[in-house]
Amino acid sequence: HKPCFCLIVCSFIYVCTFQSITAPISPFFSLTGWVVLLFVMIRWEEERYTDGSKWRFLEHKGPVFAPPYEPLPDKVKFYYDGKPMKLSASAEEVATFFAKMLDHEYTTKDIFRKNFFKDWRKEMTSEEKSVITDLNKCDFSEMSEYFKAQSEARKQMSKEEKQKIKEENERLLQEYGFCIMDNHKERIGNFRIEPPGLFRGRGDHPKMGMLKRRIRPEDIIINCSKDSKHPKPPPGTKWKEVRHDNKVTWLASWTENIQGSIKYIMLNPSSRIKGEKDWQKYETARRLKKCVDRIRAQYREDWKSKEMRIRQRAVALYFIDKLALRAGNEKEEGETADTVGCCSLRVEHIKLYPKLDDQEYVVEFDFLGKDSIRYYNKIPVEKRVFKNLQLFLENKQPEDDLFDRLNTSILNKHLQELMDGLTAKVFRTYNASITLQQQLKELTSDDSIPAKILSYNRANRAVAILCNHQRAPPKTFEKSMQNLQNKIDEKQTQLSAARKQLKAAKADHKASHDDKSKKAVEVKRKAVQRIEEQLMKLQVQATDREENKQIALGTSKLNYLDPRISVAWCKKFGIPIEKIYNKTQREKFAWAIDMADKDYEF
DNA sequence: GATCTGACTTGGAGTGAAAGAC
DNA sequence: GTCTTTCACTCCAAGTCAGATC
Repeated sequence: HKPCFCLIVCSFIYVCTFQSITAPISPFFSLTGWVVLLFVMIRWEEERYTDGSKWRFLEHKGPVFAPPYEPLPDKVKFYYDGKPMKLSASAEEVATFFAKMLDHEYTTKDIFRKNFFKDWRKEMTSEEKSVITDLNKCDFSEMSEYFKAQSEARKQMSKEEKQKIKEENERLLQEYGFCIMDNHKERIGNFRIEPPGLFRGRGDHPKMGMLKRRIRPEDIIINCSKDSKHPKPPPGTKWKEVRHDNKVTWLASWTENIQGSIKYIMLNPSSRIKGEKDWQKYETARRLKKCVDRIRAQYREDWKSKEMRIRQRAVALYFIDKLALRAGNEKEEGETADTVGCCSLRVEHIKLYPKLDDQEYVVEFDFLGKDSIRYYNKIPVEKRVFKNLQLFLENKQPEDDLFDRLNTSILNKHLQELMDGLTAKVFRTYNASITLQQQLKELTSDDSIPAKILSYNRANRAVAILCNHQRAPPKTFEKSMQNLQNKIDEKQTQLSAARKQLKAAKADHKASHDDKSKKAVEVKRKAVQRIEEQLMKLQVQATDREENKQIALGTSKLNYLDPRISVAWCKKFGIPIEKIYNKTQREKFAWAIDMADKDYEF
C-alpha cells in the first residue's frame, strides 16, 4: 500500500532527524520515535478497516448525464409505406436508435425487431400508433445516411475542432472523474451514465432490441459521506436518494429497465480500494496453492462416496479444477441467453466415449458459456469420473441437469469448509496464475528481448486457452497477415542481396588487403546483421499474430494472472515492464510493481 | 433450502487516437 | 504528409457469490 508505506518512511525520516538533534541515540530506542511510529501503525490499521466498512470519507460530484436528444433536421425524413412522416420527438428519438444500428446484423433478427417495435410503439402518440403498424413498412435509410455523414464529418474535423472536443472531455474528466476517498484523490471508473438506446444482448438474448430508457437524476441514488460536500443534481431536478453507506464502494447507482438490475458508478482499477481487493484475490489463490493437494485427494476420494450428491459435487469440482470451468449459477429461463457453467451443465452438453481414437474414457464438452462463447473440448478423464458420469446420465433427458443434486451454493458452502474464502472461481485464478508461472519457467529462452516477449505471450496464451478466452478473428486479420508476409518476403530478398554484397566485399578485401576494403567488409557485415535482426523480429511478430488469431489475451492478463509473476519475470530477465503492461495496466498493478522482486513465487 | 437482491468481478466488441509505414 | 494498422480505452452485458427473506 503505497501511501501508507510512504507515511512510514516519512515518519522514520522524521524520527531520525528529530532524534539526531535532540539525542544521539537510535530513534528505535526513543519514546518520541515510538510514539510517532505507533501513530503511523494505528493509521495503517485504520485504513484497512476491520469492521467491514470500506471508507470513512467519500466526496464526489455525482455522475455526468447523457446529452439530451437533439431532434433531426427537417430535411432528414422518415418514411412509412413510402410516404414521408414527421414523428413526435420521443418516437423520433427511439427511431434514431434503430437507424443507427441499421447496418448491424441485429436489426435483421426477428426477436430484435419484435422487441424494438413493441417498445417503440410505447413512445408513439396515439396517432402515430394507429398509422405505424408494421416495422417492415418503415424506412429509416435517410436517418441512417444522416448519421453516417455526421460520423464522417466528425472524422474530417480540423485539428483545432478535435482539440476543442478533447479539451472539453478533459475538463469533464477533471470535474467529475475524480473523488476523494479517505484522503486520497481517486479516479472514478465510469462517471458517465449510460445513454438511452436499444439493448443488445449477447448470443440469442430474448430481450434484444428492447428500449433502454433514459436515466434521469430522479433515478439516481447518490452515496457519499455525511460530512462531505454532496453532489448537486442538475438545476430543477432531484436525486432519488442521497445515502451514506460506507459498507459499499459505489458512488452512485440506478436500476436499469431491461433486467431490473442495479448499475453502479465505482472507482477505477487503479484506486486503493480496487487494488487491495485485487491483491486479496491473489492471496486467496496462493492459499489454495498450499492446500490444493489435500483438496484434490479429497474429491478423488469422494468419487467413491455412497451418496450421489457427494459424487456429483466431487466430479463437478474436478471439472472446475481441471478445466477451469466457471461455477455456473442457475438463471431464470427466458430472461437471458441460454448459457451454462459447470453446475448448470445439462445432459445434452456432454458426450461420453469409452474409447475415442487411441484414448480411453473421453468426455466431449460442447456448450455455450458466459457471453455465449462456445466451449468445445474433448478430454480423457479418469475411469472413475467416467463411470460416475455414466451414472449421472442414467434415465435422463437431454434437457435435464447433469448434476441434479448440486448447485453453486452447495458447492461453495463445501469449498468454504475446505478452506476459508475458497469459492469456485478461486480455482480459475489459481490455475491461471500457476499455469503462467510454470509456462514462463518452461518457455523463457536465453534469446533476445522480442523472443522473450514471444515466450511471455505464449505463456499468457496457454492461460487464455485454459480459460477459454476466445475472440472473433479481427476483420482485417487475413489482410494484415498477408501484408506482414509480404514484408517478410521482401526482407528475405534484402538479406540475400546483402549477403551477396558481403561476400563480394570479402573477396575484394582478400585481393587488395587494404584498409578501405577492410572497412567495406565491416560495413557490409553490419548491414547483414541488421537485416537479420529485422527479419527475425518480423517472423516473431507473424508467429505471435497467427497463434493469437482467435485468442483474447486481455481478460486473463487483467483478471486472472497474479501481476507479481509478470513483474518478477520482467525483473529477472531484464525486460522493461512497459513491454508487458501498458500505462493503464501499470496503474492497475502499481501495488504489484512495488511489491514483487525478481524471486517472487506465486 | 429455495428464491431474491445487491455488490462486485469478469467479458468481448467497438471506437478513435496514436504509432508506424510509405 | 497521408494512409494504414495497432492498441488503449470505453462501453455495458453477463457472470459470481454472499446475505436477506420467505
